[in-house]
Amino acid sequence: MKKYLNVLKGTALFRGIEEADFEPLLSCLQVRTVRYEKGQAVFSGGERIREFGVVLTGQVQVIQDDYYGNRSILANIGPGNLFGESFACAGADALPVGVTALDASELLFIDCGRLTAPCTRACDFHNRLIQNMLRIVSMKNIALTQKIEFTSRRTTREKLLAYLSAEARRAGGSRFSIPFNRQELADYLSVERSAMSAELGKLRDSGVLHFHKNEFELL
Amino acid sequence: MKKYLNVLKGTALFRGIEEADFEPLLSCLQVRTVRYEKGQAVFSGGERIREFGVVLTGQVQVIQDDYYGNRSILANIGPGNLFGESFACAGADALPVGVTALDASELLFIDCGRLTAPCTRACDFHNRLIQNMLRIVSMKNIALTQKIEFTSRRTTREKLLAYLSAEARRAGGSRFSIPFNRQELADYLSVERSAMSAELGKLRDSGVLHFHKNEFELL
DNA sequence: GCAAGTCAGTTGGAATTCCAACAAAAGAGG
DNA sequence: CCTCTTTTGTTGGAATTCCAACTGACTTGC
Repeated sequence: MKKYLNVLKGTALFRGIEEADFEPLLSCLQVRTVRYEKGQAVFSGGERIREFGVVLTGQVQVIQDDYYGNRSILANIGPGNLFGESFACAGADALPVGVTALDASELLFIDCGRLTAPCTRACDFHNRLIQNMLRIVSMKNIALTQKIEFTSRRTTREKLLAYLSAEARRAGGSRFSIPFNRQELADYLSVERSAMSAELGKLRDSGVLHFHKNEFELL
Repeated sequence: MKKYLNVLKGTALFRGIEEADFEPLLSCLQVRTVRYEKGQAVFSGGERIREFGVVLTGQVQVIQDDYYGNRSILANIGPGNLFGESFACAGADALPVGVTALDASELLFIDCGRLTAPCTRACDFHNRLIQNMLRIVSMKNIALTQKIEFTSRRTTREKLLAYLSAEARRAGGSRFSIPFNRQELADYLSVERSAMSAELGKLRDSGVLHFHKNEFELL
C-alpha cells in the first residue's frame, strides 16, 4: 500500500489530507487493493455495488451495452481517478455499465457506506474525505450539465458557439485554448467532425472567430 | 419552522430522519428560512454561494443566460426539492446560473460546509444527512449521464429507441408508461416534436413498437 | 351543444447534417 | 530529404431534420 501513496496524494479524493494520516484513514475505511489483468472484468452490468474504485496504476474502461448489444465506451479512467462512485453512492440496484481493465491495473476499492459512516475515533481527515467526495460528484454534475447545455443546441454552429463562449468565459477573456483536437471536440459535442470543421471555417469567414490549432479567439 | 416539518419529512434530503430529530438537526446546521416574493432573485449569476436551497413552499426557476443574453430555463424546482446544491458543494467560484422565485416562496438555506463538518455532539442523523446528500447528487449524476446517452445519438430514431429501451429495462418488462407528453419528450431528447411524432409512427408501422398516449410496448 | 384550448399526427419544401472520399498541412522517425 | 502517419480542411450527393401550417381527437368550461 505504501508504494501507492504518491498516487493517492495527487488525487482529488485525498486532497488536503496529510501524508501521515493516510495509514489510519485507509485502515479506518477498510479499503482493499486488487490487481487485475488486462481485459479482466472489474464490474459487470447488472450487479449491485457498494464499493467504488480508484485507479492506482493502469487503466480501466467504462462500457455500456445498449438494447441490442451495441457497446459504447463511456470513459477511460487512469491513475488517481474514480469509477463507479455515482452508482455506489446512489445505491442503484443494477449497474447499467460494465468496467474492464484495459491494462494490467492495481485498483483500490472503497466502501461507500464506510465513507459516510462516522468513524469511531472522530478523525477530522475522515470529514475532509467526505467533503472531497461530495465536491467530486458535484463537479462532475456541473460538467455534465454544461455538456448538455452544448449538445442540446440544434445546429452544429450553435453547439460550437455555446461551447466556445463558455470556454471564453471560463478563461476570463476572448483568447483561450481548448483541451481537444478536432475529432475529440466533435465527439464531445456529438457532431460530425467534417461538418464541424466546415462550420468553424464559416465562422472564421464571417468574422466572429479566429483560430489556429487549439488556440481560439472570439471576436 | 415547525409548520414546514411536513414538507421536510417528505424530502429526499431528510429521508430516514426521525421527526423528533429535526429540531436539533436544523439548529446544528444553522439553517435559515427566507421568504421571497414572486419574481425576486434568489441567486444571481456570478456570485459565489456556500449555501444551497430547499423549496418549502412555492417554486423557483433556474435560469441560464448565455453569451448574447439568450436565457434558457434549466429547471423549475418545487416543494421539497433542492437547488444550487452542486455549485455550493463543488465550491464553484462563479455561479453560472441564476435562480428566481416563480411564486411567493419560503426557502430554506443550508450551508454546505456545515453539512459536512463534524458536529460537536456526534449526532447520527447528521451522518444520515450526508449520506442522503451524496445519494441525491449521485442520482442526479446518473440521470444526467443517461440523458447524454440518449441525446448523443445522431438520429431521432436512435434517440427514441435508446430512451424507450432504457425505460423498458427500468420497468422490468416490455410494457411501460413514460412521464412525458410528446412535447416534453421531444424537449428531453432535444428533437423536433413533429419529427419525433413521425418517427414514432414509422416505428409502429415497422412493428417494433406499440403505443397509446403515454403507454408504450416494445416488441 | 358549442367555442376555445390542448395535444398528437401528417405533410412538403427548405435547411442542415451525414457520409465518404480526397487534399493539404504538420509531425515523427529514419 | 523522404516516407509514413496523423490531423485538419473541403466537397458533393444522400439522408435527415427542421419548420410552419394544417387536421383531427379529445377536454374543459360555459
